[in-house]
Amino acid sequence: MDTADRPDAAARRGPCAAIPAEQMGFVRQILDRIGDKWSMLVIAVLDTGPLRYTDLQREVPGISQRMLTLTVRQLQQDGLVTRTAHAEVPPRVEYALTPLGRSLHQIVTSLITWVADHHGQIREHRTNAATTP
Amino acid sequence: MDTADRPDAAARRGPCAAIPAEQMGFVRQILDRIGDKWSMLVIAVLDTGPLRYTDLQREVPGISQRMLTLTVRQLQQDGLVTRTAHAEVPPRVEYALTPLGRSLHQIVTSLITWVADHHGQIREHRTNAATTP
DNA sequence: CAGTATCCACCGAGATACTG
DNA sequence: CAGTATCTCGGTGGATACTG
Repeated sequence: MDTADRPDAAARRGPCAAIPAEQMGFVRQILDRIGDKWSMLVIAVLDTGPLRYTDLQREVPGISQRMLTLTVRQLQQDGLVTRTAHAEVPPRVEYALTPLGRSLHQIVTSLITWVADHHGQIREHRTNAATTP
Repeated sequence: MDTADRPDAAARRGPCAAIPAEQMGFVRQILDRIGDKWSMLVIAVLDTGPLRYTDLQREVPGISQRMLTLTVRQLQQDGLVTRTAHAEVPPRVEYALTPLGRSLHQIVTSLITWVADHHGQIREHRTNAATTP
Protein backbone atom coordinates (compact mmCIF):
# COMPACT_ATOMS: atom_id res chain seq x y z
CA MET A 1 0.00 0.00 0.00
CA ASP A 2 1.31 3.44 -0.79
CA THR A 3 0.48 4.87 2.59
CA ALA A 4 3.29 2.87 4.15
CA ASP A 5 5.68 5.78 4.16
CA ARG A 6 3.23 8.41 5.28
CA PRO A 7 4.99 10.05 8.18
CA ASP A 8 2.71 12.18 10.27
CA ALA A 9 -0.52 12.60 12.15
CA ALA A 10 -2.68 11.65 9.21
CA ALA A 11 -1.22 8.18 9.25
CA ARG A 12 -2.00 7.76 12.91
CA ARG A 13 -5.64 8.64 12.85
CA GLY A 14 -6.62 8.08 9.25
CA PRO A 15 -8.35 10.60 7.04
CA CYS A 16 -10.96 11.26 9.71
CA ALA A 17 -11.65 9.82 13.09
CA ALA A 18 -15.10 8.84 11.91
CA ILE A 19 -14.17 7.50 8.49
CA PRO A 20 -11.83 4.62 7.89
CA ALA A 21 -9.95 5.29 4.68
CA GLU A 22 -11.51 2.37 2.84
CA GLN A 23 -15.02 3.61 3.49
CA MET A 24 -14.33 7.16 2.41
CA GLY A 25 -15.40 6.29 -1.12
CA PHE A 26 -18.76 4.90 -0.06
CA VAL A 27 -19.30 7.70 2.34
CA ARG A 28 -18.63 10.25 -0.37
CA GLN A 29 -20.96 8.45 -2.73
CA ILE A 30 -23.86 8.15 -0.35
CA LEU A 31 -23.33 11.57 1.14
CA ASP A 32 -23.57 12.87 -2.38
CA ARG A 33 -26.87 11.18 -2.88
CA ILE A 34 -28.63 12.06 0.33
CA GLY A 35 -26.93 15.41 0.32
CA ASP A 36 -28.29 16.25 -3.08
CA LYS A 37 -30.64 19.09 -3.61
CA TRP A 38 -33.87 17.41 -2.57
CA SER A 39 -33.45 14.05 -0.85
CA MET A 40 -33.14 15.44 2.64
CA LEU A 41 -36.20 17.58 2.28
CA VAL A 42 -38.25 14.72 0.93
CA ILE A 43 -37.14 12.55 3.81
CA ALA A 44 -37.81 15.32 6.27
CA VAL A 45 -41.26 15.89 4.90
CA LEU A 46 -42.25 12.24 5.17
CA ASP A 47 -41.92 12.30 8.93
CA THR A 48 -45.61 12.67 9.66
CA GLY A 49 -46.62 9.64 7.65
CA PRO A 50 -47.15 8.52 4.07
CA LEU A 51 -47.71 11.17 1.44
CA ARG A 52 -49.00 11.08 -2.08
CA TYR A 53 -47.10 12.35 -5.05
CA THR A 54 -48.94 15.62 -5.28
CA ASP A 55 -48.72 16.18 -1.56
CA LEU A 56 -44.98 15.70 -1.69
CA GLN A 57 -44.82 18.22 -4.46
CA ARG A 58 -46.70 20.75 -2.40
CA GLU A 59 -44.77 20.07 0.79
CA VAL A 60 -41.44 20.55 -0.88
CA PRO A 61 -41.85 23.96 -2.43
CA GLY A 62 -39.92 24.53 -5.58
CA ILE A 63 -39.35 20.93 -6.57
CA SER A 64 -40.19 20.10 -10.15
CA GLN A 65 -42.03 16.99 -11.21
CA ARG A 66 -38.91 15.66 -12.80
CA MET A 67 -36.82 16.13 -9.70
CA LEU A 68 -39.50 14.75 -7.42
CA THR A 69 -39.80 11.65 -9.55
CA LEU A 70 -36.05 11.16 -9.75
CA THR A 71 -35.58 11.78 -6.05
CA VAL A 72 -38.21 9.38 -4.83
CA ARG A 73 -36.98 6.78 -7.26
CA GLN A 74 -33.47 7.08 -5.91
CA LEU A 75 -34.68 6.95 -2.36
CA GLN A 76 -36.75 3.92 -3.18
CA GLN A 77 -33.83 2.14 -4.81
CA ASP A 78 -31.74 2.90 -1.79
CA GLY A 79 -34.39 1.35 0.43
CA LEU A 80 -35.19 4.58 2.20
CA VAL A 81 -38.77 4.98 1.09
CA THR A 82 -41.49 2.68 -0.15
CA ARG A 83 -43.75 3.34 -3.06
CA THR A 84 -47.24 1.92 -2.80
CA ALA A 85 -49.49 2.15 -5.82
CA HIS A 86 -53.14 1.57 -4.99
CA ALA A 87 -55.00 0.02 -7.90
CA GLU A 88 -57.81 2.51 -8.02
CA VAL A 89 -59.10 5.11 -10.31
CA PRO A 90 -58.02 7.82 -9.99
CA PRO A 91 -54.64 6.31 -9.19
CA ARG A 92 -53.22 6.82 -5.75
CA VAL A 93 -49.56 6.36 -4.95
CA GLU A 94 -48.20 6.77 -1.50
CA TYR A 95 -44.64 7.21 -0.37
CA ALA A 96 -43.50 6.36 3.10
CA LEU A 97 -40.28 5.96 5.00
CA THR A 98 -38.87 2.49 5.51
CA PRO A 99 -37.30 1.68 8.87
CA LEU A 100 -33.96 2.45 7.26
CA GLY A 101 -35.32 5.74 6.04
CA ARG A 102 -36.71 6.48 9.44
CA SER A 103 -33.35 5.98 11.05
CA LEU A 104 -31.88 8.47 8.64
CA HIS A 105 -34.79 10.77 9.17
CA GLN A 106 -33.77 11.40 12.72
CA ILE A 107 -30.42 12.71 11.65
CA VAL A 108 -31.89 14.76 8.86
CA THR A 109 -34.23 16.29 11.37
CA SER A 110 -31.33 17.20 13.62
CA LEU A 111 -29.66 18.83 10.69
CA ILE A 112 -32.71 20.80 9.71
CA THR A 113 -33.31 21.82 13.27
CA TRP A 114 -29.73 22.96 13.48
CA VAL A 115 -30.15 25.01 10.35
CA ALA A 116 -33.37 26.51 11.62
CA ASP A 117 -31.65 27.38 14.88
CA HIS A 118 -28.51 28.84 13.37
CA HIS A 119 -29.36 30.31 10.03
CA GLY A 120 -29.55 33.67 11.74
CA GLN A 121 -25.97 33.40 12.87
CA ILE A 122 -24.89 32.18 9.48
CA ARG A 123 -26.56 35.06 7.73
CA GLU A 124 -24.85 37.46 10.08
CA HIS A 125 -21.49 35.99 9.32
CA ARG A 126 -22.19 36.16 5.64
CA THR A 127 -23.08 39.80 5.62
CA ASN A 128 -20.13 40.59 7.86
CA ALA A 129 -17.84 38.76 5.49
CA ALA A 130 -19.40 40.59 2.58
CA THR A 131 -19.03 44.07 4.06
CA THR A 132 -15.49 43.50 5.29
CA PRO A 133 -13.62 41.92 2.43
CA MET B 1 -50.03 36.23 2.50
CA ASP B 2 -51.03 33.84 -0.21
CA THR B 3 -51.27 30.88 2.06
CA ALA B 4 -54.39 32.25 3.66
CA ASP B 5 -56.71 30.15 1.54
CA ARG B 6 -54.78 26.92 1.73
CA PRO B 7 -57.39 24.41 2.71
CA ASP B 8 -55.99 21.13 3.92
CA ALA B 9 -53.57 19.18 6.05
CA ALA B 10 -50.54 21.06 4.81
CA ALA B 11 -51.96 24.23 6.29
CA ARG B 12 -52.45 22.59 9.66
CA ARG B 13 -48.99 21.26 10.17
CA GLY B 14 -46.97 23.32 7.73
CA PRO B 15 -44.72 21.90 5.05
CA CYS B 16 -42.89 19.83 7.61
CA ALA B 17 -43.22 19.41 11.31
CA ALA B 18 -39.66 20.64 11.66
CA ILE B 19 -39.78 23.47 9.15
CA PRO B 20 -42.09 26.45 9.45
CA ALA B 21 -43.06 27.52 5.97
CA GLU B 22 -41.26 30.84 6.19
CA GLN B 23 -37.97 29.18 6.99
CA MET B 24 -38.17 26.64 4.21
CA GLY B 25 -36.31 29.01 1.92
CA PHE B 26 -33.42 29.50 4.29
CA VAL B 27 -33.32 25.85 5.11
CA ARG B 28 -33.12 24.95 1.46
CA GLN B 29 -30.42 27.50 0.89
CA ILE B 30 -28.23 26.45 3.77
CA LEU B 31 -28.87 22.76 3.26
CA ASP B 32 -27.70 23.30 -0.27
CA ARG B 33 -24.49 24.80 0.91
CA ILE B 34 -23.53 22.40 3.65
CA GLY B 35 -24.94 19.56 1.62
CA ASP B 36 -22.71 20.36 -1.31
CA LYS B 37 -20.13 17.98 -2.53
CA TRP B 38 -17.40 18.74 -0.03
CA SER B 39 -18.44 20.91 2.92
CA MET B 40 -19.52 18.07 5.15
CA LEU B 41 -16.33 16.17 4.61
CA VAL B 42 -14.21 19.20 5.32
CA ILE B 43 -16.14 19.83 8.50
CA ALA B 44 -15.90 16.19 9.45
CA VAL B 45 -12.19 16.13 8.89
CA LEU B 46 -11.56 19.14 11.07
CA ASP B 47 -12.80 17.35 14.16
CA THR B 48 -9.40 16.52 15.54
CA GLY B 49 -8.11 20.06 15.46
CA PRO B 50 -6.78 22.69 13.09
CA LEU B 51 -5.42 21.55 9.77
CA ARG B 52 -3.31 23.21 7.15
CA TYR B 53 -4.32 23.59 3.57
CA THR B 54 -2.25 20.71 2.30
CA ASP B 55 -3.37 18.49 5.14
CA LEU B 56 -6.98 19.17 4.33
CA GLN B 57 -6.30 18.27 0.77
CA ARG B 58 -4.81 14.96 1.79
CA GLU B 59 -7.51 14.19 4.34
CA VAL B 60 -10.28 14.72 1.87
CA PRO B 61 -9.25 12.42 -0.92
CA GLY B 62 -10.30 13.50 -4.34
CA ILE B 63 -10.88 17.16 -3.64
CA SER B 64 -9.22 19.53 -6.08
CA GLN B 65 -7.41 22.67 -5.06
CA ARG B 66 -10.12 24.74 -6.60
CA MET B 67 -12.87 23.01 -4.68
CA LEU B 68 -10.94 23.02 -1.45
CA THR B 69 -10.33 26.73 -1.74
CA LEU B 70 -13.93 27.46 -2.62
CA THR B 71 -15.26 25.22 0.11
CA VAL B 72 -13.17 26.61 2.94
CA ARG B 73 -13.92 30.12 1.79
CA GLN B 74 -17.65 29.44 1.91
CA LEU B 75 -17.36 27.81 5.29
CA GLN B 76 -15.36 30.73 6.52
CA GLN B 77 -17.90 33.23 5.26
CA ASP B 78 -20.62 31.27 6.96
CA GLY B 79 -18.70 31.45 10.21
CA LEU B 80 -18.14 27.72 10.41
CA VAL B 81 -14.38 27.69 10.16
CA THR B 82 -11.61 30.15 10.86
CA ARG B 83 -8.65 30.79 8.63
CA THR B 84 -5.44 31.72 10.39
CA ALA B 85 -2.51 32.81 8.28
CA HIS B 86 0.77 32.73 10.12
CA ALA B 87 3.19 35.35 8.84
CA GLU B 88 6.10 33.08 8.28
CA VAL B 89 8.08 31.75 5.43
CA PRO B 90 7.14 29.29 4.18
CA PRO B 91 3.57 30.45 4.75
CA ARG B 92 1.39 28.45 7.06
CA VAL B 93 -2.37 28.69 7.06
CA GLU B 94 -4.52 26.79 9.46
CA TYR B 95 -8.19 26.09 9.32
CA ALA B 96 -10.21 25.25 12.37
CA LEU B 97 -13.83 24.88 13.37
CA THR B 98 -15.54 27.78 15.09
CA PRO B 99 -17.94 27.00 17.94
CA LEU B 100 -20.70 27.28 15.38
CA GLY B 101 -18.88 24.88 13.13
CA ARG B 102 -18.30 22.53 16.02
CA SER B 103 -22.00 22.40 16.80
CA LEU B 104 -22.66 21.45 13.20
CA HIS B 105 -19.83 19.01 13.25
CA GLN B 106 -21.64 16.82 15.74
CA ILE B 107 -24.53 16.38 13.37
CA VAL B 108 -22.31 15.81 10.40
CA THR B 109 -20.56 13.14 12.36
CA SER B 110 -23.85 11.45 13.13
CA LEU B 111 -24.65 11.51 9.47
CA ILE B 112 -21.33 10.06 8.46
CA THR B 113 -21.55 7.43 11.14
CA TRP B 114 -25.00 6.54 9.89
CA VAL B 115 -23.71 6.19 6.37
CA ALA B 116 -20.80 4.08 7.52
CA ASP B 117 -23.22 1.88 9.44
CA HIS B 118 -25.79 1.51 6.70
CA HIS B 119 -24.06 1.72 3.39
CA GLY B 120 -24.11 -2.04 3.28
CA GLN B 121 -27.87 -2.11 3.51
CA ILE B 122 -28.16 0.63 0.94
CA ARG B 123 -25.94 -1.18 -1.51
CA GLU B 124 -28.04 -4.30 -1.04
CA HIS B 125 -31.20 -2.43 -1.80
CA ARG B 126 -29.61 -0.88 -4.84
CA THR B 127 -28.54 -4.15 -6.35
CA ASN B 128 -31.88 -5.69 -5.53
CA ALA B 129 -33.63 -2.83 -7.24
CA ALA B 130 -31.30 -3.18 -10.19
CA THR B 131 -31.86 -6.91 -10.65
CA THR B 132 -35.62 -6.76 -10.18
CA PRO B 133 -36.85 -3.86 -12.25
C1' DC C 1 3.30 26.20 0.95
C1' DA C 2 -0.93 28.14 -0.26
C1' DG C 3 -3.18 29.55 -3.10
C1' DT C 4 -5.29 32.04 -8.17
C1' DA C 5 -6.55 31.83 -12.99
C1' DT C 6 -8.50 29.75 -16.91
C1' DC C 7 -10.67 26.52 -19.68
C1' DC C 8 -13.95 22.86 -20.35
C1' DA C 9 -16.96 18.81 -19.71
C1' DC C 10 -20.67 17.04 -17.64
C1' DC C 11 -25.00 16.65 -15.68
C1' DG C 12 -28.29 18.70 -12.36
C1' DA C 13 -32.30 20.74 -12.79
C1' DG C 14 -36.10 23.69 -14.72
C1' DA C 15 -39.72 24.33 -18.36
C1' DT C 16 -42.77 22.37 -21.21
C1' DA C 17 -45.53 19.06 -23.34
C1' DC C 18 -47.47 14.62 -23.51
C1' DT C 19 -49.59 9.82 -21.50
C1' DG C 20 -51.87 5.76 -18.81
C1' DC D 1 -53.67 11.78 -10.42
C1' DA D 2 -49.16 10.33 -11.30
C1' DG D 3 -46.16 10.29 -13.82
C1' DT D 4 -42.71 10.13 -18.64
C1' DA D 5 -40.17 12.50 -22.56
C1' DT D 6 -37.33 15.88 -24.47
C1' DC D 7 -34.83 20.09 -24.74
C1' DT D 8 -31.98 23.22 -22.88
C1' DC D 9 -29.17 26.14 -19.93
C1' DG D 10 -26.13 27.20 -16.10
C1' DG D 11 -23.36 26.02 -12.67
C1' DT D 12 -20.34 22.61 -10.30
C1' DG D 13 -16.43 20.68 -10.33
C1' DG D 14 -12.03 18.68 -12.49
C1' DA D 15 -7.41 19.48 -14.85
C1' DT D 16 -3.82 22.22 -15.63
C1' DA D 17 -0.79 26.00 -15.34
C1' DC D 18 0.83 29.95 -13.02
C1' DT D 19 2.08 33.18 -8.66
C1' DG D 20 3.33 35.49 -3.95
